This record gives sequence, C-alpha cells and structure tokens, in this order.
Amino acid sequence: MDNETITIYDVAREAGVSMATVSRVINRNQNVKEATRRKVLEVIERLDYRPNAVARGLASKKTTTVGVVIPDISNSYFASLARGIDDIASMYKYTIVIANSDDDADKEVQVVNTLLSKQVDGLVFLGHDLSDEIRSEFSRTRTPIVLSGTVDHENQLPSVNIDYRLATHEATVALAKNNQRIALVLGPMIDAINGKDRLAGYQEALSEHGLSFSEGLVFETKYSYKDGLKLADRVKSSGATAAVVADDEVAVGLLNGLINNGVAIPEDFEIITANNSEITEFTRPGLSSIKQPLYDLGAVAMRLLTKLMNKEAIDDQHVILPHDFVKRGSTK
Amino acid sequence: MDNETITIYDVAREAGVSMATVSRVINRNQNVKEATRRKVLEVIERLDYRPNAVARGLASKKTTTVGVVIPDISNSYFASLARGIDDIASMYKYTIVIANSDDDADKEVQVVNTLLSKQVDGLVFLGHDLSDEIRSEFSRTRTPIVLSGTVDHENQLPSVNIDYRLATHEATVALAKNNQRIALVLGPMIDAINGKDRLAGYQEALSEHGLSFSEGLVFETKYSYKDGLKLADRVKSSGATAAVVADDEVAVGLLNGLINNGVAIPEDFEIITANNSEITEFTRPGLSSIKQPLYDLGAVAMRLLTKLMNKEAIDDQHVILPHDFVKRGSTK
DNA sequence: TTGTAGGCGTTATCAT
DNA sequence: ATGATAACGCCTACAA
Repeated sequence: MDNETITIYDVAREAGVSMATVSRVINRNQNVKEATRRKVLEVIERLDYRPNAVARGLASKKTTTVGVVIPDISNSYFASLARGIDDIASMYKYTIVIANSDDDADKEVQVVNTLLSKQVDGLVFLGHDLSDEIRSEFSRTRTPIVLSGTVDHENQLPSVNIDYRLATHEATVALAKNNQRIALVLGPMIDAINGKDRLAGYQEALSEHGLSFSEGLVFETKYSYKDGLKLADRVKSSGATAAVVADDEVAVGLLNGLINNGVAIPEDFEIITANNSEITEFTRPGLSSIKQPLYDLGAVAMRLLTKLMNKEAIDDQHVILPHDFVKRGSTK
Repeated sequence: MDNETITIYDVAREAGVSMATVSRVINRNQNVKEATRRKVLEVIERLDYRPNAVARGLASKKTTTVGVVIPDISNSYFASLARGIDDIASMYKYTIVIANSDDDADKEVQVVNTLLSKQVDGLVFLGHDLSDEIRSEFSRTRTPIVLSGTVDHENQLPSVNIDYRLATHEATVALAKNNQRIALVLGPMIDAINGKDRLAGYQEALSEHGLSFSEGLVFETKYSYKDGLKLADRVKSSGATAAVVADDEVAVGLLNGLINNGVAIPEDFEIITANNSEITEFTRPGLSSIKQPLYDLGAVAMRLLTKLMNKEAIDDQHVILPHDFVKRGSTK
C-alpha cells in the first residue's frame, strides 16, 4: 500500500541539508547554525517526522529503556514499587518494559533473557527469591542491574531494601507483650533470603522474650488475598493468638478470615502486617503495619540504576532505607 | 575493556556456515538440514549467543512489543486490566511496554509518541477520556490501536468495553427501591465519554422512577482512596442516602469516610461501586458492585490487537462484554 | 539446502 | 558548521 515511512533522509532533502545535520539538530548538538537548525525543525514539524528509536538504538547501542521484572503487577506492594520506579525512570527519560515473573524461577530467567535481548540499558529486579539460575544469568551480562525489595545474600548485586530482620524483630517484640504464641506468615519460598531474614528476626525476638520457637507457627503461603483467607483456619487451630504477616493482601485475607470465624480483632488475635500499602486502611479494624517506604524502594533503586547506566561513581551499592511502624486497630 | 558482543557472524564462522543459515535456524525456517541446524544450535549454546532484538526490529520492521498506556498502574482497576493484557501478550510472545499517563491529556500524547517512536507493533490504550489531541495522534499512525475500558464516542477505534450506561442504570434502579436521593460519583473528567454514558444511565433510571435529577448529587473526583475519604462529608451533606460510585478505591474511601462520621452502612446509606476488584471484599461491610470482567477487558483487547497486528479479518471492532452485579453488605 | 548482497534508519568518525 | 561514509546486527530476496 502506502510506504509513507518518512526518514531522516526525507527531512534532509526537504531542508536542503545533509542527514548528518538533521541528526545533529535532533540530538541537540551545538554545532549547528541557528538558521539551519530552525529550517530543519520546521521541516521536521511539517513532515511530522518522528525519529525511529529502534534504528537509534542499533546505531548508538543505547535504547533508553529499562526492564522491570515483577512477580505480580496486580499486587499492591509491587504496584507501589513500580510507581516509584516509573516516576524516576520517566524523570530521566527512560521508558519502562515491565515483565511479570509470577514468582516462578523459570519464568524469571526467561523474561530476563528477552529483556536483555531487547537491549535494555538496565534492569530492576523485584522478587522474593534470587535463585541460582537467575544469579548466574545476571553474572554474565554487563547490563547494570539493581534489586529492589529483594535481598541478595551474596551481596553481589546493587540493591535497595529495608532491614527485614530488624523490622520483623520489632514487630514480633510488639506482639510478645500480650502473646505467648505468635505466628509468622511468610511468602511462597521460605528459603528466600528475604524470608530467611524475617525468620531470623522473628526467632531472635522470641528467644529474647523467653518464648520457644515452633515450626507449627510458621506458615508459608502465596501472596494473595484468597490464600490469606484460606490460612485463617490453620492459623487459628495452631493456637496462635497473634501473627506477623509478610504481605498485606495475605494479612487482609487472614484478618477477614478470622473475623468470619468469629474471632475478635484485636481482643482475641493481633495482626501486624509488613508493607503498609493503602489496603491496610481499607479494613475494619485497620491493620497495624511495618511501614516500608514502598515508593522510595522503587524510586531509589531506579535512581541508583541511572547512575550505574551512566557509569557514575556510587558510594554504596547496598542501600538500606529506614522503616517505621504504624499502629492501627489490629493490635492492642 | 572487553568488546565481547557476539553476533550472528561469530556463530556463523564458528559453525562453518553462512550467517543466513544461522538466521534461518533462529527463525525456525524449515529450509535447513537437520545436521547443520544441530551444529548451529550447539554453537549458539556454547557461545551463549543471544539475538539482538533491536537489530531484528530494524531489519524486519517488527519489534514484537506492544505499548500499553495506563492512567495509574497502582490503581487496582487498571492493575487488573494490565494483568489480562500481559497474560495474553506473553501468550502471543509479545513484550509489553507500560507507560503511565496520569490521566493527563498532555502526558498521554507524549507517551503515545515515545511508544510509537519505539516502533511498537501495537497499542492498548486505557483511559477515561479520549481527548481530541490523542484521537488525532491515533488517526495519523498506521499502528493498530485498541481501547480497553475506554469508550470512543466517534466509534472509530476498536475497543473492548462493558455497557456502562446499562450497568449504571441497573445500579441506580437497585438503589431507587429504598432511596429518594441517590448520588453519582464520577471520575476526574465528567465529560469523558465513559462518564457521559454513566451519567445517562443514571438519569434514565432516575426519571423512570420519578426521581428528579439534581446537579448537586453528581460528584467529580480523582480516582483514589484519599479522594474518596474527602468526599464523604460533601456527599453526606448533600442529603443523599445512597451512591453509585465509578471507582472502587473511591468507593472504599467514601465507605470508610462515612463510617468514620458515624453513618451506618447500609442502614443509613447504601453504596454500589463499579469494578468489583478485589478490594471490594476487603472492607466491612463488603461493597456491592457492578461486576466488570476486568481481566477479560484487558485480555480480549490484547487478543483483538494481535489479530489487528496480524492483519487478520475481524468481525466486530467494538466488543461489549457482559457485566453482572454482586451483592455485598453495602446495600440492603 | 545454503550463500551473497543489499537494505533497515540512525549515529559517529573523518574530512572539508 | 556541514557533508560523506562507514558501521550497528540482522532479515530477506535472489542466486547458486
């Protein structure tokens, strides 16, 4: 049909200059006389010319695109991080390619590979776990990578996190005031470093308060509302009277599940959740929560990545952001 | 440093064939002898060769990438749509580039332009409004575009929606049984077609039930929990005893705001919200809701887009998905 | 079945 | 300040 693809050549011809000059005005190169610059811009406008980013990417080896690997974009925790990432990215003129990993190690490897094949300038990786396969994948690419909300126990990769061990410790301590049997609800992969940190903080707090650790009080679940609901029975029959939960949606499910079973919150059961995402305010009672700087977790990671991509010197590859605690109705 | 970029030439040399042959095995072209195919694959594996998608994109004029324009990825409604889009996209081997538009017409135009410059093969557009600027932008590109959850009153662009007019009509009728003064809470741009449809359905229902329309009962707000909270006072003092709300997060805010003011739900005030996203179950009482097939709205749009990109014949450019109603505690 | 050569639309390096 | 002219890494007729 119509082959109306208009290129830099068309602009050059129409403006009576060489394509090199057109390229210069597009790239804001100073070495262009103001007069010719104006003319070129006029032609660009008139022809509705739009530079082909793919061709630029091939020639310059830069795509101004960063990949973001996310377990589940519809989870409020990750959505908040994504927002922080996106804002900073667009501030620095980067476009974002988002890829869902579904918390699946194989899919993580796969999406990372397609992202790399698309020549992204950098990568932000969000996940719970950092599997060996993905680590090896990361190790053999020169593309800068930053972890956000994902701990790397080998401490090889740049990362932005909070101190999960400490935060979980504090939450457990808070519950230990009124409870003897405190449950810990973790994500799908307890072995995940993130989970290990939380478990460690939990256990420390228990022993400091003379409480014994029992595996029957540690629960593993997928990160979703439904799974939280389902968990209510099991948690209840474990004899626990309080719980520290690693994910807000799970916590909401647990809360509503317990209430459905006639459990009074916080009188009969106390809950502290982990992310302080907006949904902690939706419930009745509201959910007391560790307060993570979600947006910042993403934003700082992205900022760090821009420095890496720009080969700037960076003081610390491992950023720990401060956390806080917000008391709501789910604790006494 | 190390210029270890390995290309199709390296593979060709190492395998003792021409680059064309390598290209063929990469692209699963049948015209390759099984033996040479194996050898090439072996070399690809050994060299850890990864095709450069940017170069492929330039040469083939296809990027296997689709752009998705979203007002706010952290809003649960859009997050659900995004999930549907992403699933179908990856099923068809497309990668997704997400761009936040913040519900801002200028930014919409801007992100659409950068998406087009990146040579996406197609575009899924989510928004409330379809501004004239964006429409003109769309009209002068040959890149296929599908609207999802976004009505185009000119009916030019392919789209996937529910019947907002009818759904709002039904919701209003349901409330008219017990209420004389029913509020309607719409998004940031009432003029948005989407909003117009809802308004029409609302007004029809009112008149059918002999209720008079009052502008004082129509509220305009941004789509967020906080704005819903803020709205509670105004809605209360308008004398309304029920409300149809166009966004779940706003509805949750309104609900909690009213409860905070001592209003009993549903005894003193009934609420019906619009999206039936997961958060409608988080609240106490739960929110009765129009039930939109959120995931499908995205999934079907993406599927439609694949057909368009593939130049397949399509029966109907304007898909209307069925909706439903879910009764929860916020209505009598 | 396999190889050769000419693009794809820019950037970037030299000259001029 | 401007213009040729190679790359960039791959696809794709066209030949062989």
